[in-house]
Amino acid sequence: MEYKHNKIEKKWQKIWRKKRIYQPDLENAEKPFYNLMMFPYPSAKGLHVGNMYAFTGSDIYGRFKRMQGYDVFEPIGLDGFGIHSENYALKINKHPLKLAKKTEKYFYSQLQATGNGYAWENTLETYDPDYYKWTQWLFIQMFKNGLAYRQKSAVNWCPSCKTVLADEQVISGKCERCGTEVVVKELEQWFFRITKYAERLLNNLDEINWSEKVKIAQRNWIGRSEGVNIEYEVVGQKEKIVCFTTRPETNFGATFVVLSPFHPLVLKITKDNYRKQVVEYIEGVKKRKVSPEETADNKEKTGVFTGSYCLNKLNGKKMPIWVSDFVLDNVGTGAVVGVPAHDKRDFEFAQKFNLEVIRVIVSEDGDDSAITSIDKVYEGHGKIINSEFLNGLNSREAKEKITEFLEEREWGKREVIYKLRDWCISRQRYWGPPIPMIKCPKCGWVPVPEEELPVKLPYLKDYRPIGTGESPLDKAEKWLKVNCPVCGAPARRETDVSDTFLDSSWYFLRYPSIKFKDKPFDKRITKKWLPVNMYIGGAEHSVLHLMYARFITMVLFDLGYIDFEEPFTNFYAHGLIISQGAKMSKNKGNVVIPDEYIKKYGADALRMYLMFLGPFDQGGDFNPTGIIGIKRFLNRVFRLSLNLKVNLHQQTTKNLERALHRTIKKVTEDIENKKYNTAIACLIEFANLWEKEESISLEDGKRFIKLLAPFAPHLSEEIWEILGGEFSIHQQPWPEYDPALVKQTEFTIIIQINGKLRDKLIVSQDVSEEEVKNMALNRPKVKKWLENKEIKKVVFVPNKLINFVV
RNA sequence: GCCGGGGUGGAGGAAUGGUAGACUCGAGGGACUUAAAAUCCCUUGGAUUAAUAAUCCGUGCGGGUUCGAGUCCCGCCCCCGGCACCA
Repeated sequence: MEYKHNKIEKKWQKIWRKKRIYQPDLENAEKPFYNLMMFPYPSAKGLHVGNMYAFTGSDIYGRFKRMQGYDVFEPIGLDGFGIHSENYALKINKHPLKLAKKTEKYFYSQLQATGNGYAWENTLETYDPDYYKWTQWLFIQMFKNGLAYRQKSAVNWCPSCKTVLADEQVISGKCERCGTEVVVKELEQWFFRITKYAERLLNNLDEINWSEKVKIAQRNWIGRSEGVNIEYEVVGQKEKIVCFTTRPETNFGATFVVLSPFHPLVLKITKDNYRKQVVEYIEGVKKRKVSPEETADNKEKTGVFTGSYCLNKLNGKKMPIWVSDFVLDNVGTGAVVGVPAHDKRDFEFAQKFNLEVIRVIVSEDGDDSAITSIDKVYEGHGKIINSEFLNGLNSREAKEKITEFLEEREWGKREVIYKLRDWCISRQRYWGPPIPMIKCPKCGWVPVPEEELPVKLPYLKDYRPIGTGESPLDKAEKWLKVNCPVCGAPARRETDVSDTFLDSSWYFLRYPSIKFKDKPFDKRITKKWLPVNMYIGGAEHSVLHLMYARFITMVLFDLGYIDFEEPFTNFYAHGLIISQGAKMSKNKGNVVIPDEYIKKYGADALRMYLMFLGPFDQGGDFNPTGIIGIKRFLNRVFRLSLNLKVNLHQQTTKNLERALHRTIKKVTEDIENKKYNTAIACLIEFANLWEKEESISLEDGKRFIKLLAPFAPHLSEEIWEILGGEFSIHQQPWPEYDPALVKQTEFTIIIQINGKLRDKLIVSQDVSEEEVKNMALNRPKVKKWLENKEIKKVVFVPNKLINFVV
């Protein structure tokens, strides 16, 4: 018999919502548990099974916590602003505002249909003025506290999206959104000073319970390195060039200095007869695209000599000063000292331009011969040679010694640098919150007074990006003309909008405080519910969203708005569902939407099937053939429950009772560890045994249904009702197991001979080694194998195995 | 190149250093049925074999540690994800 999933699921979704069982009392909850799923940026095509996979995994955890007695708050919303949505609007030629409304409706109805236990009264959308009012407020706080600044800089520009991209949005030289090659463009932009928080963002990682994988990704992104800024005098001039190096101990092997083409001293120190070539080289670099091939290792080095030399005071050596684009303007000091023997890039450069190579480190192999090819370049540590007072030292000790030496003479200074760059906030697009700033010809940049927020995004019929570096809002003449809030003079609004990542950097603070219209978040409510207890989301956000959210949280802490520095106590990265071996994308046409499967098999079956696919942190390839297995299981449970209802006076067999308690233990532990696939396997195993043993008591039957509840919320609620349980199963206490019943009473002892399985024994608990040995030696199979052999050793593991070594 | 994560039957996947392949799909066979669907039962890593007897081989490859290795160590190969001239 099959249960009618469509009917049952709709019925309970309606009742749950009406009875508000997933709506915690935000003011008075006693055991608050904030269970948060990263909110989606909706594609207009709606939710695909990849989204549903992630949401289901989060929902199971939330339901489990609820049954464990927590007041679980599980909100949902839409990250609807941004290039993603806007590009789609452009493509189908529909205004993003209208599109958003449509998307919103569809998305929420899909989410409803999955049966997740969301707090539907606390939804938010980033394009809602009620929300972005506070995103703008946040910007103003940043500005007021010196954390937002404007700067002209070479930025990543996507010629197709016609906007600036953050470093994080450039993937191997291509635009994250559309895959177009990114070019460099000089524009004046708003930046957030995230680099000021680099050290804290790094150190705090030790305090939070995130997977090591994500922490490592963040550490690498922050990219802290310790080194020395060494000052080199330019021979015959008063200029000094400062080079940052993490390997000062190799400085006796330095043979040249290279400046970035954008280094401020380039033209100053260039000799007249070299000027023409240097200028030409720099112009050439400016025009070039940042294509993936060129940024990669295999790119051939280019460069030009300036005619000048630096003095290495350590050994009095004159080092030629070159200019090359392999030295990046924004790393370290924009100038590098070349040690070709111990740096592959330096070696390539030296080789190309015939510069001297001096070995100063010998590796463990003891080879101290000259370095003549790229594969002889040694970048590791070892014994120092050719370096006067450093000779014989290990390079690690030498680094400390030379650093002190340089500092004493004021030739150099310890320095820590980071890979992390300030966060470029400006986007020359339409579909985002207008940056709430006004430019006054007299007062300069002035924030919009907070009481005038939100600065509403005007309705623009033509919202297409212009591509000149100006935002489409530049055309909203009426809107952009304002009077300066300070002096009253005619002024102009900032016409750029802010980055989508700003919208999502603080949304978790808004959810519990959604009803407050006069503040971004209520202090008391925030204290009660935050930081987020369990945050589940995609690993692809390891360095983007998660870093920004941490940064904004730290800033709000520093400004006294909140009393915690880290927004997410636990973060768990779920895996990715792929389809036909590839990431789901519209281009590939392999996007699977859940609707048809929900219709055919039910949300419960699809939920469980997705979770059964494999470990939650690993994702998997969606192949719908297996879903039938879960459907069969659910039907079986339904059937067994109806039988139980007909005959309520059954007794649980001893065998089944033990299995039940083992199942409770296993499922409890597995959900806690998000090992949903094995939890489900265990539930199936139990149902199979139940069917075999036939007899179970009502109480035990109900216990089992509770275990099923987080996975199949609708069916378990239906069965719960049939079995006379009190509404709702999702508010019942999670079952406990009896440790005595979990304990095994019979053990299979493996008999091994030389580690190979030869026979098995079934014994009761804690049989002594002597007894097991005697039993084993009496087995015919064992006798056969031990014939004419001398037992040299016996390994005995109680309740597990005995191994005879012969 | 660097940093993560992987590699186990026909497929998805299980296995605190101790019976490799739980559970599910698929496949084969059977029961029920006029028939089909649904359901249930049996078989299902490979080889030798009449055999559900027995033995051998099997967790990407090559070594090692151990009474015992899918699991630990060393050296490789391949796949996926992220970063990428970061000094």
